[in-house]
Formats: sequence, C-alpha cells, structure tokens
Amino acid sequence: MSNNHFKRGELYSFMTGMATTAIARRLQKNFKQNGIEITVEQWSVLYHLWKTDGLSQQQLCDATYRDKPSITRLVDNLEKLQLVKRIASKNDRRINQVFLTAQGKKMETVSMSVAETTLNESLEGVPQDRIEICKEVLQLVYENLKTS
Amino acid sequence: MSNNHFKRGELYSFMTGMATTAIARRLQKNFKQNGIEITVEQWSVLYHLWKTDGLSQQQLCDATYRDKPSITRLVDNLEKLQLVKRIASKNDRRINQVFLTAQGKKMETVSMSVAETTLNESLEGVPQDRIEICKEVLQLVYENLKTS
DNA sequence: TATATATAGTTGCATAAACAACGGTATGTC
DNA sequence: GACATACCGTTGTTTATGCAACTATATATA
Repeated sequence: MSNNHFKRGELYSFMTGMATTAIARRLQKNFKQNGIEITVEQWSVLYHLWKTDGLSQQQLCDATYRDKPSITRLVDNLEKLQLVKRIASKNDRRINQVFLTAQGKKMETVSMSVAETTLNESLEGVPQDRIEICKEVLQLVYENLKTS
Repeated sequence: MSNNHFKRGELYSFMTGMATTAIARRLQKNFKQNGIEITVEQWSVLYHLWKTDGLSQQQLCDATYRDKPSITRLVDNLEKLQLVKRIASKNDRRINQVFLTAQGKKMETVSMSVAETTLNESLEGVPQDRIEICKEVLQLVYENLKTS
C-alpha cells in the first residue's frame, strides 16, 4: 500500500509532464537556431551512439526507453539524413548494429553544447541541491514503473 | 548567466523525461484495465472540463500547454467519442465553447480514481517533502521556459 | 535431427505533436 | 463606414508513439 495520498489538485503537473514538454520544445528551438536540423528524438538516439557507437536497435530501445517500432523508424530517418547506417551483425544476423557516419559524429560537439545551454536555461535559479533531489525523485518514479 | 553547469552525464534524464513517459504509459495501461477507453491526452482535456465546463478551445490550449491544432484534433476525437460537444459562443462567434456530454461527465469519478492510483504507484516510497521539492523544481523549470 | 520457443527487427494502423498557412470574426483607428 | 490588425479555430504536412501482427534468425529441448 502506498504512503502517498494526493489531493486532486496536485495530480495534474505530475501526470502531464509540462516541464518536460517545455524543455523538449526549447531544445528543439535552440537546435534550429543553431542550424542543427534534427528532432530532439533523433538527438536522443545519437546521444547514446556518441557514447557507444554500434549499439543494436534493441540496445537503443533500452537506452532511450522506446519500443522497437519507434527505434526502427527513428533509425530509418537518421539513415535518410545520412547520420547513421545499419550494419548487420556477423555473429547474429538478427541484429542490426547502428553506426555513426562521419557526418553523424561531427554533430556531437555543437549539439551537446546547445543541449547544455538549454538545460542551464531550464534550471536558471534552481539551487543545485534541489536539482539533485528532483533528479532522484524522478529516477525513483522511473524505477517504480519500468517493470511490468 | 546561469549558476548551473552540468557534466554531460547528467543531461540525459532531464532532457528526455523518461519518468514522465513512464507515468503516462502506466496511466494509459491502468485506464485500459479499468475499461476506460480514452487516451491520456484526451483525459488531460477532460480533466480541465471537469473543473470548468464550457472552456473555449484557446483556454484548453493554455490549460493543457498544447497548441491550437492539437486541441482542434483532440476535441474532434472527443466529439467522435461523444464525450464533449462544441457550441459556438453567442457573444463572440469566433469562439467554440467545449461542453461535456452526460457520458463525458460520467467518466470523471472512475478516471480520477485510476489517476490517483497511478500517481501513488509512481511515487511509492518517495517521502512527501521530496515530492514537494520535485514539484517546485518542475514548476520553476516550466516558468523559466514558458515565455518566449 | 526435429520441433518448439525466444529474440531482433519490420510493417500496418490509429492517435498525437510541431509548424506553417489559411479563413472567419472582432476590434481599433482613420 | 472602411481599413488594418489581432484573435480563434481549422487544415495540411512531417515526425513520433503505442499496440498488434508478422518475418527471420537463434537457441533449447526432445
């Protein structure tokens, strides 16, 4: 049984993620203003490839918390943009590994800088210790829900 | 200038809203399991109509933090489901007021109960004072970004 | 080896979001 | 009254998500 019981008025902001939406919109806008012609969703895939190139689509599903059809189509679009390419694994031919192209690698520096700027805009005036608590709460929420 | 500067590794969870996505998915699942055949986005519109029936589409835009085309189509679908109906304002014929049908009103009790349950599942084990801080941080992020 | 089962990825369909362009109505100013 | 301007809502296009059904490959078991 839960120890938390909420008055109705408190439900909404948690349920709808208005802050998250606002961050995503601002990031998209900042990408555009800096000539970065990708969506934030595409960026979230590239983000993991910059850390570890050659991830499988399934690994990208887990990393980005998306389902397989979503990753299929995001990779489709990233391939059209010539930012990644699929290469079938030789060990297990069910698996597609996704590799960055030279062009895909080139986008890392600028876009990560724009992302940092966006995050700083978002958290302007929020003390570091409160940011930490917020992150921990969101992490715990995610843990509570991700299974089953 | 911002007082917050983030190491790269800290960016991701904030940017992508995995916790928010998880809550939305769980809410959708719980709706389905309780025979509530609407999307969470449709629910977010109904939520405001349950508080104040007859809001204009523009007011629904502001309340749900969506743009006008999104609300047009959400109201389209809610009308198809016969949960709301549009009635042109007599004072200002540009305005559509959106009113709940009897069937739309009837859904409030059950769906709000499911929503509360979902929120309690989400926040299981999170102390109340940390929830408060998290909410305040998210609110401030929203305020930082909503203008311009 | 043969069969069943699990895993990786794709496709189809419905819903939703972002952005731009458009039509209709109201308001302010000359 | 006539015009410019602002506001409300709709439509079109592209991209993304959720779910279910499907194909192909790998693995486990008999």
